[in-house]
Parts: sequence; structure tokens; C-alpha cells
Amino acid sequence: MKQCCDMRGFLSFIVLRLISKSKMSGEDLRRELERRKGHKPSPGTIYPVLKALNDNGWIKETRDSGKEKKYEITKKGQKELEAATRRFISIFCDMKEEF
Amino acid sequence: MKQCCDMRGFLSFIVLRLISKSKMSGEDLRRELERRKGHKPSPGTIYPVLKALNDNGWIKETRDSGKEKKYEITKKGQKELEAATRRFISIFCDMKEEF
DNA sequence: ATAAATATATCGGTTGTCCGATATATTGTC
DNA sequence: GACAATATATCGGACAACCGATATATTTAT
Repeated sequence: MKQCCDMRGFLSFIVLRLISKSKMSGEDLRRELERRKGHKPSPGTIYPVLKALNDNGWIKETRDSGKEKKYEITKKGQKELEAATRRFISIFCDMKEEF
Repeated sequence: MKQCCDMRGFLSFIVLRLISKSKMSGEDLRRELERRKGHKPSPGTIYPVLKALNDNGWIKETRDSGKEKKYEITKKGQKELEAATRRFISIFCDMKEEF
């Protein structure tokens, strides 16, 4: 174990959260994730995540006048995000003080 | 993807945090994790995590008068926990409002 | 329109987390 | 001390996250 911990497994959660705040493209997300994590996820990481979220009906494409492709959250995605957020809070309840 | 997301990958982080607050045994941790996650990690999950944290010198055993074995955090573990917490906050900065 | 740059998509492979099963050790009870 | 109950340890394997490489599509610049 190099560090405690890798914090794998949360990418789709973060991505869904970010998209819920504003429409974002794959590259938008890569940039924002680099900012937060100090490491830019590879295309092979981010696009499969977007595909999975889309296949689940949690996000959907939106093309504003034929420009670059962005994603926005769906109603179903909102529900899922709320549920996931509840799970998150329940697990990390005591992190409150750290923020 | 069944849910977004499984929130795997944070177990050692949570365990280190819990131990930093009070000395805990493996079973103490299993109970507390069940409370938070709604699912009790198997022995095959928790003990290897404790071993790994111990091997890294982040926690150490403490036997209070030959009673059950508990773990407490070390100085090195404190440092690592602070670093991990910083990473966590950086990634989830916007979760602040949710708590 | 063509070329270059950027964005998206897909696939195979690696790695790490976690579990179930099982074995051993420790504690509590009689 | 003997036995049961509880706690700890270890191992193989399943599964999923993530990456690197590569291919394709789209946008931008000339």
C-alpha cells in the first residue's frame, strides 16, 4: 500500500456530481479532475465512465447548436445521485468537521 | 453499474480515521462499519487491511493488560492520515454543503 | 477543402479491493 | 482444565476501476 488510500472507485460518483452542477464534456471533466486530484484521468478512463452513466440513464447528451458534446444529468440521475450522496454521508459522517 | 457507486477503495482510509479517534479491535471496526455502511465487512476484508496498515507503520498493536488486541495510530500514521484527508477534501471540496 | 489539432470511443491488460472459506488463536464459561 | 464462543489470520479468486494504446470522429486553422 503506497498511500492510504488510492481512493479508487469514486470516479463515477464525482463525475455524476460534477455533471449535476453544470453541463460538461469529457474534456471538461478531465480538466476538472486534474485540478482536484492532481492527476488527469486518461481518455480510456473517462469515456467508459460516461458511457456507463449514459447507459444507466443517469446522464444524457446535449448538443447546443451542433457544438461540442456535453452531458447533463437526468431526473433518474438526480435520484441516483441523492441516494449515493446519502450513502456517502453515512459513511463519512465525521468528515464534516474537516471541511 | 448497479449503483453509483460502490464506494470501494476507501476502507483503509476509514479504518485509519476510526483508529485515530479511538483504539479499536478488528471486531470493533467491523461493527462500526456495519453501522455506517449497512454491510459488515468480512474478516477476510478487515484483517488484511489492518495488517497492511500495520506493515506500513501507520498503526500499532496495543494490549491493555493482556486483554483483547486493539490498534492505535502512530505518528507516522497521523501524517499519512493528514495527507490522505487533504487529498480527500481536495477531491470532494464541494461536498461541504451536503453535510 | 485539406490538414492539424482536439475530442471521443473502444479494447485488452494490470492492479487492487474485497469476499468466502478455512485455519488458528484467544477469551469466556462451566 | 475442557469446551464453546469469539476474535484473528491467511489464501485463492472474483470483480471492477483504471490505464495505455489505438482508432475514429469532430472541430479549428490555413
